[in-house]
Amino acid sequence: MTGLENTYSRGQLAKSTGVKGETIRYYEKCGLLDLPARTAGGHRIYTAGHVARLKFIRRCRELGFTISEIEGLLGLADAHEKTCEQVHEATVAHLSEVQDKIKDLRKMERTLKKLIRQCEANSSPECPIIEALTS
Amino acid sequence: MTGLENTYSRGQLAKSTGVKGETIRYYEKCGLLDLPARTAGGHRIYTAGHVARLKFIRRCRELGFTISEIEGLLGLADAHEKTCEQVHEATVAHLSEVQDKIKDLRKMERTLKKLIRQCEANSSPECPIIEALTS
DNA sequence: ATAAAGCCTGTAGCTACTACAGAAACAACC
DNA sequence: GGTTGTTTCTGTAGTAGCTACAGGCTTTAT
Repeated sequence: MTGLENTYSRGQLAKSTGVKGETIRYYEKCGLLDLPARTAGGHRIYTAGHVARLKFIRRCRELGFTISEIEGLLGLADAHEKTCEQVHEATVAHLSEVQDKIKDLRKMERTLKKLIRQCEANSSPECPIIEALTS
Repeated sequence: MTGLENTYSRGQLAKSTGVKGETIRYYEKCGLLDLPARTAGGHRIYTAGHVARLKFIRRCRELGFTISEIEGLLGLADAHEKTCEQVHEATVAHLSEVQDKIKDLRKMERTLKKLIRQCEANSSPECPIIEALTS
């Protein structure tokens, strides 16, 4: 198989999407990726459609969507009904989750910086970080 | 047992630290929390020392330290040697991880906002979010 | 004394992968 | 046609940090 016929082995699919082979199998098990055809010997045969879907999945994961959120988005994309509005909603909801996480992390950041400053200003043998966390 | 003797059942420890009972057992299994004494019937008996340590663990978790990072911090706190410097180092390292995560999330945030703006500016039947993620 | 509450153990579930082991299939070359 | 060597196949188990049971005991309060 040279790949000219627009079919792909698992390794080739992995290469063209940047998703690891084992992860591809995992997505199939989750139902995110359609079951591919098989060779006589049982090896999976992927198509250009699989490439596109897998790239979509990867982009969504990079944006922090969970597997089940992606499932929802894919369902909407496949349904082609009220799609835009619902996708918009899901994206807005996801954005606000991301923003919440950022808020939490910034709070952590401020506290850690404060601890570090205390430590640098200190010359006693006791560690002010440990003390601050213990009290 | 009334709690006046400064000993605690698991539930009492949970209440005074804000850590759930099952989680306490988990920390014990991880080795973060010293094995407590037991009643004749096998129930755990915690002391004020457990309360302090558990509060420390909880604070660290709130700051995003992992279990094994906390193990390290506790080791340093117990050792009382070169403590401050090493704790400082660990905290700085952790801060930079937190900052990396913030960076990633902000990138996500920007992209999500862009997608949402595209969607709001759009009046075609096709969903620009799906399209942007598919291409 | 008895009922209700709490606690005991061990195990399985969650997310999103990742990493094997052991076997079979495929591709390439001579 | 044989022989490598790479790839893929399956199923299972591991990762982090809990959480949630089941089924049975202990403790506490009335």
